Amino acid sequence: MDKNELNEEEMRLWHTWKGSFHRIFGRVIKDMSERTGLSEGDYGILDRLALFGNGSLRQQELADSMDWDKSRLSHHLTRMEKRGLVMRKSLDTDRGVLVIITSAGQSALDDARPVAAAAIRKHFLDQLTDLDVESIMKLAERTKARPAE
Amino acid sequence: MDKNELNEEEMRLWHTWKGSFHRIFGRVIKDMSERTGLSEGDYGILDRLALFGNGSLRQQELADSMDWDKSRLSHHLTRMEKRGLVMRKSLDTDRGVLVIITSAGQSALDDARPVAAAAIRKHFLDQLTDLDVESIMKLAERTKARPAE
DNA sequence: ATTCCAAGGTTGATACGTCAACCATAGGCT
DNA sequence: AGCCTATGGTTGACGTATCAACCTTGGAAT
Repeated sequence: MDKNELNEEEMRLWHTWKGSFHRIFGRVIKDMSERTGLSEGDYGILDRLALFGNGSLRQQELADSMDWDKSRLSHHLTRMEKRGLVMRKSLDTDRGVLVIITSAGQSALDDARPVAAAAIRKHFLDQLTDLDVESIMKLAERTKARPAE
Repeated sequence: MDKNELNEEEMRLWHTWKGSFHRIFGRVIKDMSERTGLSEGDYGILDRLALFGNGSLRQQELADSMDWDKSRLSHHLTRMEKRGLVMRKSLDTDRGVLVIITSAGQSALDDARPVAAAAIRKHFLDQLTDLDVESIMKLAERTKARPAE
């Protein structure tokens, strides 16, 4: 078959895959942000600060654990700082910056945990069969490496 | 088990699912946009105008077929119009607007087709097993309906 | 004929993502 | 000492997504 075009079925597969993701992910995110005021990024950051960092992390560590680049994180932290969810404190030992969860951030996180869990369970986990679980885990394994150029 | 928290495995499943999507989708989009100058939205719009609409569509029809709301489409068309990919023409029969692909838009689309196909094939289709295909199609079927509130 | 409403769009504000340019400095090299 | 570079961050610009407010007008209801 011609490598330069997709047939009906291939196209449908691509659109279906995209569609399912957006639908499910969108439901989770909307549920969560409407009920907690936290976006997915907010939640991920607070979660890592609290659990992985025990309250604080260097910005670079945080960026690595989120798999975000430093610019994206910097912008996001600026917004979160404005809302009082985190604080930044420059280290004088080296030129790094320590990101610290505030008490407002901590309680927002505490409130959000059960909501996030419920949303993920309802819209995602509860929809999956064993087949889906197997497919998800194996596909991730298979695609983790960079593709050959 | 407590319905209000997720265990290790459930969390890993969620993160893995999100991660795979972003990784694969990101590769396709980046490949495509770098080589063609068209974003996914641009491509989807031009594709529908050309094939589904035979060159033009009412804005509302276009929005429906993209599954976008009118505001999102309006903003996007404004940007595309500025780049000369489409034109807008108001209908005097009713208060609708006709969106028309320009010749620049048509040739951008023609150039992009094989690139898009190759990117989707390489990063997505070629990574899938029969198991994945089955999972994708069935999950979509299962989650299509609105969730019960 | 008025009134009212829904359809079809636009606009502005704000959040989010990405890219490239920039800045400061700690450490290594010569 | 003087120079270089990698590290760690910030910033501005631009594209994209969402939400709410708004505008216009064709028709329906009374």
